[in-house]
Amino acid sequence: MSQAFRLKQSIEDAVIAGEFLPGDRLDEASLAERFGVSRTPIREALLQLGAEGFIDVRPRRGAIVSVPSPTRLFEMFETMAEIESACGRLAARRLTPDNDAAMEAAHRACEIAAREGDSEQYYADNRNFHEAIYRASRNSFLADQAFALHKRLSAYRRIQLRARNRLLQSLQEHAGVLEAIRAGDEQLAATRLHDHVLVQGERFSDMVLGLSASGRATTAGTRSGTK
Amino acid sequence: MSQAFRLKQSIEDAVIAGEFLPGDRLDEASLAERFGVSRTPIREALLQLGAEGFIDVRPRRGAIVSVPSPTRLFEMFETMAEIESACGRLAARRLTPDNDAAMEAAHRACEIAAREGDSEQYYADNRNFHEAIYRASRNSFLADQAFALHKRLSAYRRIQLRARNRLLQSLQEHAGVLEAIRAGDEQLAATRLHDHVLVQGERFSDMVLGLSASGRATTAGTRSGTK
DNA sequence: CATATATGAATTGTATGCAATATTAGAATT
DNA sequence: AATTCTAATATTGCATACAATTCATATATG
Repeated sequence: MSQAFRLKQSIEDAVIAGEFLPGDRLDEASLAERFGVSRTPIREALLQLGAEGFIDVRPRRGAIVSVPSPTRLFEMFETMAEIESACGRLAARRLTPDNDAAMEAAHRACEIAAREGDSEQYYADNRNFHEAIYRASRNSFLADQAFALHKRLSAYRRIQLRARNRLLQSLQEHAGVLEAIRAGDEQLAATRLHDHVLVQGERFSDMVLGLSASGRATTAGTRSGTK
Repeated sequence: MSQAFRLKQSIEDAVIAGEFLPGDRLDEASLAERFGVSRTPIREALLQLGAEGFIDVRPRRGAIVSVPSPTRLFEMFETMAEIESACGRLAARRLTPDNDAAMEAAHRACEIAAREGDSEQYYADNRNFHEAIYRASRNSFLADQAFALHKRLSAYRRIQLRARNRLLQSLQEHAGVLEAIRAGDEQLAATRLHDHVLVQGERFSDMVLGLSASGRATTAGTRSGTK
């Protein structure tokens, strides 16, 4: 496969891993040197990431890691909540044994991680659980949208799972979601997933606001919207 | 602004206008000649459109206008239905006089176009109506997602509005949606919008299937999935 | 006649160079 | 000292050149 696609993945990974923080510049020359290629494929990768909303590419002014305002971030979580609840609704309607088993397995893994208080592991297993629900919607397009948004929010979700009791609460919410999907109760599945996702957004927004209010504001959150 | 961004818009417009049909190749050389630029900004525009899912960019094999399979198309409409109903639900919850007025104006315009049987005009006004609902959700991120998907589906929606009675039915459905939003009935608004959008998808899928069955199959719809 | 293979043409992928614009630092003026 | 203007510097945008791969055509082979 072409370099530009590999680079796109590498840069995205670096951003997700937190190597580049929101607000950091992604200048073409240094990325080109880092990966040992010319600016051309770097540019192409950056433009693609920009089109996906992952980073902010401002004409003639270079690319930076997006810095969503608290408002924007809340909007993103709210949208995630709506999309996830749609997945849950469809999953409840269309559940197959395969998808059921996949969700069950992911849930079990979450359970173990939560019991051990391993938030890093829970973060990974939680992702699998949610992805299992996306797939269970049996609408691959919707699932793709959900994946994409989940990735964009991962940086913010991770911070949020640090608290141990949040881990256990999250697990309980998962159980409730699973129950509703299995019962074929579309409405309940949708509501529970919606709340499960949105509570994260609310908590995170509060946290960001709290931070900037207490004076320990980072560059994130203090700037105006991304547009 | 840079050329690549203008070109991205131009190419997108050309696709939406139906100048390039699903399956058509978008080769860099001829586009470069057409717009009087080198291949570089064309490539950049195509890659961005590819990242947005608007076209299909296959490494080393060039770009083509996406050819969603009937299944994929149905999934896209179903996703659109879910996103629109989310917009409607939020709009019902948060409606402001400004947004109400905007929806009302767009609805009136649709009414005139429908009375005159001008499907081309209705197509444009219909778009405004739906966009007014997206904005009324007061979640700009969700609205952006809705805009983007609406654009991707526009080629398929247009064909569908040709039938005159469908115009009038669409208008009536709009009225019902508006009523529910104004009443603040989130559930009803969501359901009505969902059905309004999904019926288009179902009709279109039927049409595509009918076409390919009757032997008058175009390139669209007969190929396997986009991936 | 159908299939496989090889050769040439066309197309995409990357590197490099230069032009255009933005950013920064410094000098001049108030 | 602060502000505005100017010049130097750095960075992005685009064009061109070449390399790598795919696609098309024709030829050979069973």
